[in-house]
Amino acid sequence: MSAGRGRLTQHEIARMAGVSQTTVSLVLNDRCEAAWRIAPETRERVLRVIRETGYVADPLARRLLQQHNQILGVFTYESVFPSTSANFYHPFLSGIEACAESIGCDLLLFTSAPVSGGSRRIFHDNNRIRLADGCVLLGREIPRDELARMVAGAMPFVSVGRRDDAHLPSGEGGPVPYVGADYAQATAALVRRAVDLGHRVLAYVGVGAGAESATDRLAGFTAAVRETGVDGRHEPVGGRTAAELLDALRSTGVTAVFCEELVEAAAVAEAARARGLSVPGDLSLVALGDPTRQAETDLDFTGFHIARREMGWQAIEVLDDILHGRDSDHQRLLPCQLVEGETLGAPNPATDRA
Amino acid sequence: MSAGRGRLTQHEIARMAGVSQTTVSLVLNDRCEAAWRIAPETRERVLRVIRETGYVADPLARRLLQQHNQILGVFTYESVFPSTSANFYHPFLSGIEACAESIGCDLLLFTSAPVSGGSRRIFHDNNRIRLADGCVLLGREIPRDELARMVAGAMPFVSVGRRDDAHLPSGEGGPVPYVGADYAQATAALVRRAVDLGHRVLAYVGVGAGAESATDRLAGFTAAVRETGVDGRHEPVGGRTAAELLDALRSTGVTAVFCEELVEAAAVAEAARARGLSVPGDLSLVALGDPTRQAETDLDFTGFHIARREMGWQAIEVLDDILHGRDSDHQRLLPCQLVEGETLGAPNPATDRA
DNA sequence: CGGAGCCTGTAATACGTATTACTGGCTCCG
DNA sequence: CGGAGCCAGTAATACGTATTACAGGCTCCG
Repeated sequence: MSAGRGRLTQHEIARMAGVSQTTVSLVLNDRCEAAWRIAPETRERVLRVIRETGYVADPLARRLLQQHNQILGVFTYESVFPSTSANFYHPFLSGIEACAESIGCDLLLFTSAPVSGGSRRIFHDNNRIRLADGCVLLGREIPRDELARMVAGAMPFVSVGRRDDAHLPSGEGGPVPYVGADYAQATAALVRRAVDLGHRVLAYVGVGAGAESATDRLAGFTAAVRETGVDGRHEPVGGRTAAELLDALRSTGVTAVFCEELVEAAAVAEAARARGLSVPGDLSLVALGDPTRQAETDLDFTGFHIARREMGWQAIEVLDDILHGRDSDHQRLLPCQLVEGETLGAPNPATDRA
Repeated sequence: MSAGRGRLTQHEIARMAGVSQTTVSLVLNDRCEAAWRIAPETRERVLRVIRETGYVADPLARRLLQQHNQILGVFTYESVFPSTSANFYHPFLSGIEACAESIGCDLLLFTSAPVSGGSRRIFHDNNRIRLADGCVLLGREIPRDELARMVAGAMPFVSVGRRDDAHLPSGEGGPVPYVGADYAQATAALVRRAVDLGHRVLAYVGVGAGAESATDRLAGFTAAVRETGVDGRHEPVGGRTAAELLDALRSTGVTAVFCEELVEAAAVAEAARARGLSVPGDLSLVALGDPTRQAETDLDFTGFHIARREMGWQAIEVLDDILHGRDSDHQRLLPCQLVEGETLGAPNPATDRA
């Protein structure tokens, strides 16, 4: 429709209806609230032509003048539709789509953003982010410079997942809006449960740095350990094999291991099985959240689920609030749902003191 | 980059560099190939200001002028991201996304289209289809009136899945462009294989009407049956239970059943098990294609896969060809990949003549 | 000397829409 | 009768960029 000369414009509609372009614009935008109305019969005539032709205002021209397209951008730092169908990001997108539908917006996937250095970049030579009214950012980790430019620029946006703004130039556009999962609370709750069950030496396995989802988990672990007064240590994965890691943990009397990701939990479980240790009999294992990377395991890990669909939905809600100047809560942490599982139990008194 | 009043425009850059807006535009677009060049020192001065300010041309104004916006629409007759993550449409979208990325286009998901009568409609009161340069249609069945309007209108489009155009007003815009799966060939190949194995009485179970994917399967079945000279019958599912259906089939000597969808194949298999019949010992079963509806079954059905990801990719390819006036093949049927499975075997001579 | 041709650059315009300012015609009422 | 006020609508303009047409100044050559 955009190509060729016979393009459908307001002028064309106006010609067909025998009115002026201005009239078409007025009818389209339905400014009845103004004191001056278009005569009902003229209005009807214009509307009929519009219906017959299926005319829609060009969003670009519209956007050039004022600032809303009913288009919300979705920027993912990975492929939106990865080849593996059971995908971590899918529920987020499901929520995003549903909410967008409910508020009558279309979604623009920035598939034109080229991949450089392993991930997409928003700000490349010919970035098209401004096609959208606002946008949602989705990804485990968002480069700080990109986030800084988003905050500095005037493009309204919401991040799915909490983002630190400590490193951003302050006063440059306020805090970073996000809808995240309360990893800290959920992790702390699991630590408390472990302590209640009798565990006294706990370990956090994972980098605990970089992405906010990692730092939050470690922060929750650390806070709960301090609060309950037990021994809690942070074991980086390092270059070690799971077996080496397991041995290091056991030699220091650790009875409950909190793994940052499911893959790590699965690896430790496998190593434990190889050592003839039972889970949770000899060792308790907790997997902190839904897997971002798929892992082969048949264990029903104790841990928590994050409300991914709900996060996607609320991200759009917040974006809509921002776009309409509504002053709702623009930084939200949603509670995680604890998963009972069967890998967290009471410590074995025999091995405990070994 | 920043909107509002202090917006950075070519005019502003021009003012700073002491030249005209035109010059800035010329420098930006680097039209050296034209016979008339900007003086190198002027050019440098402009470039320096651009570098200093970090100016980027507004893509909207640019597109407004160039008459196309590198946006391809995706219209799905169901939710794009359904709640079940393992989803039939996912591979199509994966291919669509990958190809869009390769040609530098963004994707617009028409989530604003309201659902009426169980499925979305393209042409509703405030349809926004023209936001895109062209669009891809995705769905098991596309209402004929919608298809007719697409063909009649000037919006370039490609259907994922073959669409009949016999009912369309002819000469109104040529045939319907599509990228489909060659259900007929795949079904015929399976019929031939069954005949080679010794089957002489075959049945097609399913509606075999409505969606083109259904009619094509039945057509392939019918053609191969005629070609091989065996007995082939079409058994509509009707209101019967799977058990009743099974009995009806067996009473007429059918030894191989070709099911339109996996759900039907699974139901017949379950009924056969209940009757104490073995598959494929007493009855051969073929499932014609990937499941559009999920079915509970642990059987490894003989059948075929359709190249969903490839279909998505090629649909975008064809759309791109159309948009650029390239005269490639706009109606494509991709071969299906046969799946050996274990539900098609030689007929049992004992039960055969029973 | 005059005008053709080049060199460097600018003014004007177009894209499609939304808004502002305005107009011609009518009614109403002092 | 005249002007205030309304009605129904239109002309003009602005948004930011790309392109076209053109303009001044210079050189060169017949």
